[in-house]
Amino acid sequence: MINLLSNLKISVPDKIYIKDPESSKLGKRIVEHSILLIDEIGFDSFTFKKLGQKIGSNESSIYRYFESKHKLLLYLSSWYWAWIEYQLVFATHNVSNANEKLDKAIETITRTIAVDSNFSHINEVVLNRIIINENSKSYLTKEVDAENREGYFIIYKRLITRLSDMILSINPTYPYALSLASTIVESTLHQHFLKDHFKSITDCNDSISPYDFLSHLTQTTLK
Amino acid sequence: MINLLSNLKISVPDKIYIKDPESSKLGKRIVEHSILLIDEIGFDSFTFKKLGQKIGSNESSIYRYFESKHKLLLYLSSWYWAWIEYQLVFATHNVSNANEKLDKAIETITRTIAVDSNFSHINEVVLNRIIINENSKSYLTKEVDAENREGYFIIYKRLITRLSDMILSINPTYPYALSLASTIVESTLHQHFLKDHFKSITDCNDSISPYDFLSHLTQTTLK
DNA sequence: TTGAAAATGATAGTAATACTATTATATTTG
DNA sequence: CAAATATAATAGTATTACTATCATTTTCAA
Repeated sequence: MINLLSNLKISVPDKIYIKDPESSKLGKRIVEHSILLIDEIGFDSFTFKKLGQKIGSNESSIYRYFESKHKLLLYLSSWYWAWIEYQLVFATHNVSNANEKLDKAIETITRTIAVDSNFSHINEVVLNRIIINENSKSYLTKEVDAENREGYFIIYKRLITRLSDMILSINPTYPYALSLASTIVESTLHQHFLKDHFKSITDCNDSISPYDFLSHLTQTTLK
Repeated sequence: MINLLSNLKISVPDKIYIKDPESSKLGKRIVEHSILLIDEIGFDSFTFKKLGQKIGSNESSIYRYFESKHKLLLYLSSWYWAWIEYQLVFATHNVSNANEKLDKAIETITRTIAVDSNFSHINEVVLNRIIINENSKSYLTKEVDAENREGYFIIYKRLITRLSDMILSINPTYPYALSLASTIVESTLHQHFLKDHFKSITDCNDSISPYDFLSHLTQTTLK
C-alpha cells in the first residue's frame, strides 16, 4: 500500500488551489511545511508570511498557490480524507463478510497514525494531528454552503457515504446509516482530541482506543 | 422551569470575564447583542468594534468586560451548557427509572430550541445556533490546556459526567460511558450542523431528529 | 544556445484587526 | 454634593491578510 501510494497521486478538487502545489518543488514545500508549521503554532496563528520565512520563500509566491490560508486548510483536509478513503477502499476490498468489512473500515478511520510513510513530502502523522485539531474550522464558516456547492467537501462526504453503504449492507433496515457513519468519523477525531486535552470525559487512553469504543458501538447498534 | 430561570442566575466561571456582564445594563447589552451579531456575521468576522457600533457603545467599554472575543465565546459556551445542565437536572429529577431518566437527558440535550424563553436578555434559540456553528472553536486552540487548568470548561465537562453517570446506572459494566456521553453531546451539534449544510451525510431532517438517532443508538448499545 | 515565457522574489502599500493607553464625560452612590 | 465608578472618545501600535508592481531567476522550446 505504501509503495502503491508513492506512485499514486492523491487527488484534491482543483478549485481549492490556484496552482496545483503538486506541480512544482515550491508547491510541495508549501504543503510540507504548512503542515509542520500549523502543527507547531496552530492554524489561528499560522500566516503565509511565517510560512514564507520558514521555507525561505516569499509570501507573495505562496499566494500564487493558495488564495488564503483557509483554502490551504481545505486542501490539507481534502488530501487527508482522500488518503484515508484510499486506505479504506484498499483495506476492505475483497473482504466478502460484511461485518468484517465494516470493522476494517472503522479500524482504518479510527487508528492513530504512528509512522510517516516517508514516500511523499506529506507527513501523515503530523497531518493527522492537524485534522484532529483544525478540521472543524474548515467547514464551520459562513461560506460553507457556497464552498460546498463548489465541491470542496466531496471527498469527505464520499468517505461517509461509503461507510454508510457498508453499514446498510449489514443491516438494510437500519434507519440511521448516514448519521452513524458521520458520527463515527466525527467522534473519532473528537475522542482523539479528548484523550489529549480533556481526559476526564473520555474512556480512551493508552489501553482503550477510539476504535474499541466505536467498533463496539457500531456492532451493538446494528445487531 | 422558565419562571424559575428568570429568578436564577446561570453561573459562569468568573475567570472568563474581567467584569461580570450580568452586573450592569451595558454588560447585558454586550452579551445580548454579541449573540445576535455572531449569528448574523459569524464568529470569525465578529469584532468588538462592530459590536460597539451595533449597541451604540464604545469598543473600549466592551474590553472592560471581556479580554478578547475568544473569552466572550467561552462565556457564551459556558452559559449555554450551564443552561442545558440546569434543564437536564430539572427534567430528570425524581425520575426513578434509569432508562427513562437517561432518555429525558438525551432529549434535553438533543432538542432543537424553538422559542426564546423571553425571560432574560439571552435569546436561547439564537445561542443554540451559535453553539452548533462555533462551539468547537472555543476549545480547538493552542491554549486549551492552560484554559482548561483555569477551569473554563468545567460546566461542559460536568454535563458530560452527569450523562455518563446516568449511562452507568443503566449498565454499570459498560466500559465506554464517558466516551458515549461525550459522543452524544458532540454528535448532537454535528447532526444539527449536517442537516443545515451537508444533508447528504445525515439522516436527520424534518421528520427524523438527532434525538431519534441518538436515543436509538444509546438504547441499543446499552442493551 | 538563446530568448521568450513562466515562476519566483522583493518591495510597497492598504484596510482591517486586536488590542492598549490616556483623557474626558457621565452616572451612581454614600 | 462630592467622590468614586463607569462609560465614551480619541489616538496609537503591531500584526494580519491580502493586492499590485516590478525585478530577477529558471525553464524549456526552437
